[in-house]
Amino acid sequence: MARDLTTSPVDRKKILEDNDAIKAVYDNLGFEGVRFEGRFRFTKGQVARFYEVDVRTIERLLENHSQEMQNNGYELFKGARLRGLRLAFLQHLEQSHVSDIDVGDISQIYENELVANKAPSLGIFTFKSVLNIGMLLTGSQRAKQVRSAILNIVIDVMNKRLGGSTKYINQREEEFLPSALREFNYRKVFTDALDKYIQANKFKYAQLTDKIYRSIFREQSKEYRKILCLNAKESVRATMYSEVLDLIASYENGFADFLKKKFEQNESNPIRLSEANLLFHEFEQLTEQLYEPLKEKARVLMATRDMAFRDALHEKLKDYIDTVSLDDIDKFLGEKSKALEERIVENKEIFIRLKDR
DNA sequence: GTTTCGACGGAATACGCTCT
DNA sequence: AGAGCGTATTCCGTCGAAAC
Repeated sequence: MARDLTTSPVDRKKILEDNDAIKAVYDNLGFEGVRFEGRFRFTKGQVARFYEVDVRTIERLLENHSQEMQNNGYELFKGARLRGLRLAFLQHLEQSHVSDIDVGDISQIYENELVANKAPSLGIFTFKSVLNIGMLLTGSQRAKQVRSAILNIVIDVMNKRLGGSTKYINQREEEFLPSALREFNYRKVFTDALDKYIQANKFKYAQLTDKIYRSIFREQSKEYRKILCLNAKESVRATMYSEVLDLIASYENGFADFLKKKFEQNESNPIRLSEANLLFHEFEQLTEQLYEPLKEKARVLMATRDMAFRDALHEKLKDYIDTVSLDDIDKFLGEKSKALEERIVENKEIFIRLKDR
């Protein structure tokens, strides 16, 4: 089941504890609070208006998640502390009168909430707790926007922390190495089949490989290179996600077997490349229903991840772009994500076994 | 059927006015 | 000046309505 910020306390906590990310979100969101005791503060009313929900809705979230809210800085202000806060709001208001164009709007908010009223106590949010509310509101359109902004910024911050280059971010996932190894083996089966059953032709590998790519994600290797800015020496497959590699392996293995059968039916005469191309279409149609769900999944993952992590747009897959999932953020940027070198060290025994074969 | 939302109203509290 | 009272306002529990 897909994880969701509105239902996962652990994920909310993880994001809210990332201070760099929170700061970046604050700079981007344009929801300004007033500094008091070193933190930005917001009244409950401001928060409700910001998310375009009823104050009571906010209050219910406060009831149901009181511990979480308090941990993130929500407090009930009263007495001297409330007076101090009022003063800070007032000062902020005066300052913004000098510089801000949109004064009417702002002053209205402060007059209603704090300056003119005599509230004995006020529920006051910090920026973290404001975001926390945003992560919990399920109905509010605004909250959805905020969640997606949060995720984008979190991705950005984590990316920078990893050093910026996302070309091989696909390799940081736990599944990449096993998938790459599997695919490597099936690639061998595939090229062996092309060697054995198709007449000699120096284009045969490239042409049929491109056909597989086109069938799965609609791009030829040349286009793919261009989108990911790969130079001639860089391997296309080294940049592919495990799900895509698995699918390629299935195609390679399946088509190798298909070729073999056709070859045998043909009384073991080598097949011409042009014929092999036609055979691929036949294979594609035969397996279409079988692969469709997997292709759909691979396209969504590839388009979505490349957009989020690599800033790369696959024009032909743009209808497949979705919002990147929390699981993906974890896989590629989280604690479990690792550079390939570390994975290889961890999986040393596998390589030793491979070598022995 | 369950979850989410919003209205209502009582309890609590601080401010300001008046009276002593 | 200080006590006492009324007023304004928020907090929060409850309940019914709406949305999913």
